[in-house]
Amino acid sequence: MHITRYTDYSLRVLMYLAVKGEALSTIKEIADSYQISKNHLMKIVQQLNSKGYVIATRGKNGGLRLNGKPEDINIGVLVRDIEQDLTLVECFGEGNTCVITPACQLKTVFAEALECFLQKLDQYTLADLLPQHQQAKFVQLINLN
Amino acid sequence: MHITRYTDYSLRVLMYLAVKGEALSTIKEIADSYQISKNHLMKIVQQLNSKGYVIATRGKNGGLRLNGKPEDINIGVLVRDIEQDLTLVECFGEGNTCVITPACQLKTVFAEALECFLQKLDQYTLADLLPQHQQAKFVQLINLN
DNA sequence: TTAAAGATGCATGTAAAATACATCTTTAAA
DNA sequence: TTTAAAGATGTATTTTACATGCATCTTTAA
Repeated sequence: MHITRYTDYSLRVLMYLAVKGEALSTIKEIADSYQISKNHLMKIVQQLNSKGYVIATRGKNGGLRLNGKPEDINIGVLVRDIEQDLTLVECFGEGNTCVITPACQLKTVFAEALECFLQKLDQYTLADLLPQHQQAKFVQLINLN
Repeated sequence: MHITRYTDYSLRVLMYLAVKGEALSTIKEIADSYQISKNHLMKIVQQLNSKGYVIATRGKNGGLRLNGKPEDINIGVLVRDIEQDLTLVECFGEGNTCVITPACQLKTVFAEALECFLQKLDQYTLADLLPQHQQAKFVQLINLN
């Protein structure tokens, strides 16, 4: 069971921007800091922008900043929004071929469990991922590499 | 976010055997009923056998039966046991390269959410997946195909 | 002794995800 | 007004986990 890198990287970008505050950060800068693919990050940022999580400014001296305060960005909401495919088991999806589906509670049970998972994430915001007392360390880590 | 077919099929096999009761079922029979790969099922059954969920009898007139009562097979326990890789995000795993891990709460938060997911599954057993009143329907479905 | 069952190891196929590449658009500074 | 630095977008390629196939071995009851 995995979350895609796509969602993982989305969260990392938002954390980066949260620490940066009002200052703009470029995609290249973020990709370099995290040592991950700039190309992949572009797609991610594009989506974060279109969904309103970040504000992207094009052109020279452009860059990214967080849209809103870290305390207002909920992790559960974000994951529901970004993680592309939450079809936990085959019978969740469109192309389900499982013959017993009409007589089986698997779907119900897993749907409940997924909801529990997401509700736990609903209890946290971006601010919780970066406690105040660890922000200095965070800055160190992203500058060192 | 997905559970592997491996785990999905494991659950289906156990449900099949639960309905069959004391009678033995062969892998071929189960694969045919569900219209899934017999080869893949063999691997799955082998693991279910080695982990003690089923009892496999080799040789002529052999087959499979459930080891224990459906009420005693817990879904959460099973998923923890069978689902190969519960590293939800990169920082859960061995080869983690995320530079901010030491200053980041992501791991903690997702670990909590995963635990909620599994604890919800802990509330159900194999018997709950197949309510008594749907067993007749179940039998119909696996024989029709 | 033979046929029907599961066990095992290795090879291959497949689809989703990740990444790369190329080109376009926007914008501020020189 | 041109140029360079930024993001936007679409297509192609690579990678990887997962699923499946195939061949051979072992067990066991008829």
